[in-house]
Amino acid sequence: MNTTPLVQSFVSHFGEMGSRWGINRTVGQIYALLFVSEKPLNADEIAESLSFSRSNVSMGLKELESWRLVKMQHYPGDRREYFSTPDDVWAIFKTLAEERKKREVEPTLTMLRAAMMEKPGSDAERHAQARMSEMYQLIELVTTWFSDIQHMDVETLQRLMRLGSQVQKVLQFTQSLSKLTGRDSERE
Amino acid sequence: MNTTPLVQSFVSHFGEMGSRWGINRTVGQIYALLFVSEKPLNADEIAESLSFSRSNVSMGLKELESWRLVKMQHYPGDRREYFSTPDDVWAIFKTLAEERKKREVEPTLTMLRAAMMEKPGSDAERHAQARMSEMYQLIELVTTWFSDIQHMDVETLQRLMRLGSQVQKVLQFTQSLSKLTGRDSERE
DNA sequence: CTCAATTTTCAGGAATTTCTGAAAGTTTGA
DNA sequence: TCAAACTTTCAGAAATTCCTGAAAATTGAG
Repeated sequence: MNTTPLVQSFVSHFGEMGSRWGINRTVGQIYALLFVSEKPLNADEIAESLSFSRSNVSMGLKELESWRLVKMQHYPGDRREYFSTPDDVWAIFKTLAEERKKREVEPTLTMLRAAMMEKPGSDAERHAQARMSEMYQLIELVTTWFSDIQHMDVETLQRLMRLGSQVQKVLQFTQSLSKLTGRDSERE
Repeated sequence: MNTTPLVQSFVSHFGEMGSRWGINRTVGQIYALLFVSEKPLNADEIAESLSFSRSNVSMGLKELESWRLVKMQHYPGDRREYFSTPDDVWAIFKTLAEERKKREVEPTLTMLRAAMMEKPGSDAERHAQARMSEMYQLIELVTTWFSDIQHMDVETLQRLMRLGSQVQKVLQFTQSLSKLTGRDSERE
């Protein structure tokens, strides 16, 4: 497996950024290689391309599978496993967002919920709980909204995003409409 | 500095989650402690509360300052520096999002832009470039939208978020309006 | 300016994470 | 059922990151 300089720099970048993104170098590089590869690759090809040990590749692929970021397939007459990334970048983005939410925010929400159930034993605790509650409400609102948005179809999502902050005007408009009709389009 | 069990568990959680969030245990714990503290703390108080060395606290605070997540202040007649987190959780959220964008996505966008300028030397490179371009466009759209949204005032932002995916209906409605009037509210 | 109070730097030890090779485990065609 | 082809596991080596204490630097009151 010869990687061109272009692919090489893309792969290295993902390796270096890996630590900032909470994955390791190996995993980042494997993902990058698969992402730009024309065809699915097997573990030996990956190991050779990136000069990693076969076992390291195996562990990296397992990690990527746990993130649901790679697809595995077989070719008839070939017992080896071939890996690739989904074609649709929006689908990838959604998967990534879901997994990050699960790993990086859910545990915190759980902890905060538990902390808020405790009876405060002092002024300091009362204050701490109030702060945690603020944090909880913010995270809850943002993540719920995010997953709402994520379930919209890509077309709509793109339209919404391209609209940018102009959505504000639309919002103001519907608000004045709802005042006229007396109905409120917001939840609750 | 005696920390109550409630604060203790909040602080520990931030320490443990630290690695998933791309910060280290120390930094996570210092931030958590400051976040729930009733009043600003100086470095010695933090070091004692968390049983870290004074120098470790100094480094942690420096890191938090580089993220713009802590405020420093002085009290008259006291030369020590006192640290706290901003009160407004929305402001904190915005700062965090900006910094993460700067550290975790900008470098990738730069790399992708550079890669896309290269002349492809083979079919493999042409394919790789096409993939990078898809990635670029997605990240560019999402981050631009995110920073657009971020600049909206908190009131509007909250209203938008509470609306959730119902924004879809509003969008559809304005789209049919723009068809009637022949004007398009989208950019470009 | 002096000096004590405070903060920062940094070399190197401690802890953690990553990576490898060898061995064990699994799968499937014959 | 066997054995070759392939994948996974895992102990420990290698690399990296974190943390500390000592020393240097900075700050500001007197």
